[in-house]
Amino acid sequence: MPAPVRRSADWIAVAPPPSGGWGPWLRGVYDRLLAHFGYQQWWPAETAFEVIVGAYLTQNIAWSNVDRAIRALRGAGLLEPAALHSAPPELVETLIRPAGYFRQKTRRLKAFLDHLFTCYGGDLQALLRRPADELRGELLTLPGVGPETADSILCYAAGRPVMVVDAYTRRTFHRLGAFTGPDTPYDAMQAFFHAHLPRDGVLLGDFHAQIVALGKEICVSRQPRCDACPLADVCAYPRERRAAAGGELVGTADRDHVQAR
DNA sequence: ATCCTGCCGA
DNA sequence: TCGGCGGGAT
Repeated sequence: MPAPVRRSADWIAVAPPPSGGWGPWLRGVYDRLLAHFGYQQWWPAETAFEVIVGAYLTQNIAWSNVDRAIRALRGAGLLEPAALHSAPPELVETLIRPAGYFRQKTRRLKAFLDHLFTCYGGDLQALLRRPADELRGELLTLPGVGPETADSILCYAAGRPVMVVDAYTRRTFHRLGAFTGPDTPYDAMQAFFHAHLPRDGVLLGDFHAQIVALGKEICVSRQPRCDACPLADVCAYPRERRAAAGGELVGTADRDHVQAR
């Protein structure tokens, strides 16, 4: 078995490819997910601004809670840049309270709107039209926007062909055997998908959604339901568990005991 | 008690 | 690297 490819600076935390390469393998993974879960209406939003607000609010929060906050903002007529920009912070805090971290998130939304009105006169489309790499860098300078939030905005608000990766992606693809470690950095994971999939925004956006569906229902952190998993035939994890348990699918494999990052 | 479509500051 | 942010669902 060849040694995993790891280089110091921009190390590629990717295992040796299966026969046929990662591209066809990844397509196979997506096709299985799509057949199992169906196309995901992943980001229920009517406007780009609504996507952006949701991207801030959903950080570390179940979407059901975000949905309450979004509906409250809509009911107050604040789901629009100028209105939210001029709304008193105390009101915003009250409305988004169900989404948790409501003081932090109010400050961060205000910071985004300050930037939007200072640099773009409040013209959201002008911001979203910028070249993808420049837009990403600009978003990352804003407080409360890390790589996942920035890429969610790029993909689901700006419609760019960008793969959003997250904790689900890290867990599942480490179990599948694609990443050599559970600590694979965000940018390395994203580069893996970008390198081996077509730059198609609909495909990448739905792939992320499929991964989340799998991570919530089947590839959960403890006691994953490998018996019901549509990826079991291309996954290293059930084989490892079976080997570790001497034939039975019980307990957990070594993969689970390393801290993710 | 734990988890949830993270990020930041110390 | 770790704790804080914080409410709602299970």
